[in-house]
Amino acid sequence: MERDKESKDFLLKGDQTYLSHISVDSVIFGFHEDQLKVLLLKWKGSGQWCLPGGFVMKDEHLDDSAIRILKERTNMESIYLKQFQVFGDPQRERKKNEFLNLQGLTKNSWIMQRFITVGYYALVEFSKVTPEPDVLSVECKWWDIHKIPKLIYDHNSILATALDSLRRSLNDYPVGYNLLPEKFTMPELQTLYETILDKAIDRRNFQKKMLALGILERLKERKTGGAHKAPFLYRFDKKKYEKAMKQGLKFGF
Amino acid sequence: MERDKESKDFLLKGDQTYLSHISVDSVIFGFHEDQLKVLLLKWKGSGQWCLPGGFVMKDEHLDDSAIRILKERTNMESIYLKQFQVFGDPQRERKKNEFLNLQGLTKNSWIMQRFITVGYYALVEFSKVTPEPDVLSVECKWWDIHKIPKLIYDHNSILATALDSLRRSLNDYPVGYNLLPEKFTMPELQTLYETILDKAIDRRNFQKKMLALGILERLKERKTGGAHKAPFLYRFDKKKYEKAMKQGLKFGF
DNA sequence: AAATAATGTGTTTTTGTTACACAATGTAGG
DNA sequence: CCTACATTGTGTAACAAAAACACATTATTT
Repeated sequence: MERDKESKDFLLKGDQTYLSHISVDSVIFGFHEDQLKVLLLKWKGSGQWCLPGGFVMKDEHLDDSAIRILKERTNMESIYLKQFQVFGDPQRERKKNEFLNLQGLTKNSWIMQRFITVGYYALVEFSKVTPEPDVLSVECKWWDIHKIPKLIYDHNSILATALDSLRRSLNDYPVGYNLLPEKFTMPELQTLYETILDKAIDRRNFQKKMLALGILERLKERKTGGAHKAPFLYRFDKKKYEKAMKQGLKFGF
Repeated sequence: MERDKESKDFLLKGDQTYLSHISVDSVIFGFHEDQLKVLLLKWKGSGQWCLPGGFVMKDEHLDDSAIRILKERTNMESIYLKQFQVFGDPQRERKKNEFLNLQGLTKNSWIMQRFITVGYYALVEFSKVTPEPDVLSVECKWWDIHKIPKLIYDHNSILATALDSLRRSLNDYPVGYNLLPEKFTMPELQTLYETILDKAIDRRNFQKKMLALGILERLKERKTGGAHKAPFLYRFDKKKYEKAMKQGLKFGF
């Protein structure tokens, strides 16, 4: 029950370590088997699912909190992270009663206060992630973006906003470097775009536009093993990709 | 000294009313004499300039805090407000010492704690605003966007981010309804766009594109009084404008 | 009354987007 | 082993949008 003591301490004494009233919630996107996935946690008590989240340490940069939380859940470094919105409805956690059966916890306890949460979304390479529950949860796993269950509080709404935000960003910034393995095929990249945009794109026009961005490098290898004609492998030119991320693109389907 | 008591109470006992560690800062844009303006406040103590800001009441929606703060500074209702970014660097207010000479205030006081601030920008009709200082400031006035002084903390950076955010939003949403008087000319609208984008736009192409959006109504009147040929007056079709705000546009120069 | 400076309008050129067709190739099944 | 199939690779024509550009009109100033 070492872990239980840890979570109890956290709930009772969190205000010694963390800022009050402020939390961070992350929508962690991955891409696997031609599907966009999101990493969710299952609560110890109620068994409900939620977004991975956490709190801001007293002297920690807000962005660093998001990075730390992500690292703890995915065991990964260097992930793409973007702050997309703050959720500040005083009623957003109105059914926060899952802790009240805990010894020593009252309505005035730190954790029972109102929290304003800062939403981040992350793009990670699915295969490199080993999902790991936090002290308050029993399970951590990927969910298909089309099959998300009812989540606690306003987390469904946060997730929807994150997806919308990611979608809009596709017109200004390239995507893929953080979601795909180092080497990938054009059809794979296209499926990623189609999945995020939830929209079919013409194969030839997609390739034309993508190559025109000048951030892709075609390798001499082809991807073998699959059925049918072997497609070429590509990889991102990191320098040019990052330049595109800084400057922004004009890119719209 | 009634006002001084008020500000002292605020600094010492703010934590009875407001959430700790969270503030709101607003970049209030106006448009006057073909220039984009920003409303700034001058501090009582140090005489430095800053963005209008405030705190979130314990049971208040974050957005409502921004609305309240704006109303207090501008005496205006129904302004366009947009949350654009959170600033969470623990060092962002590192030189917060303007209060320390206040009787009863210590380093542990509420106001001396670290604050994470949520940035909003507002678009308001210049002529309808009567700038009003808050309890902590002695002056409130418009500044030309190109002549902003050194502001406290990270407020210059917040302002720059707001402008950048507004600039980017021009590609997705129309602007003008909140910044211009009810009736305006095409050259005035164009100057607004040029000022925000800091870029010259072809007069004929601008008009073509604007009219194509279908959110403008040309009046029979012309604007008289100025030198040269009298331009037509236009006004926004409110319903169509709001529809465009909801749906978003494809609009880019 | 003429000069000036700004507005009103339309056409051409260029660029980008969309729609579409056929040849090439690796695997699976007979 | 050969054929059918599904998928990849490539190019072109039609269309739409953006950029470049010119001339007539009009209110004020000189």
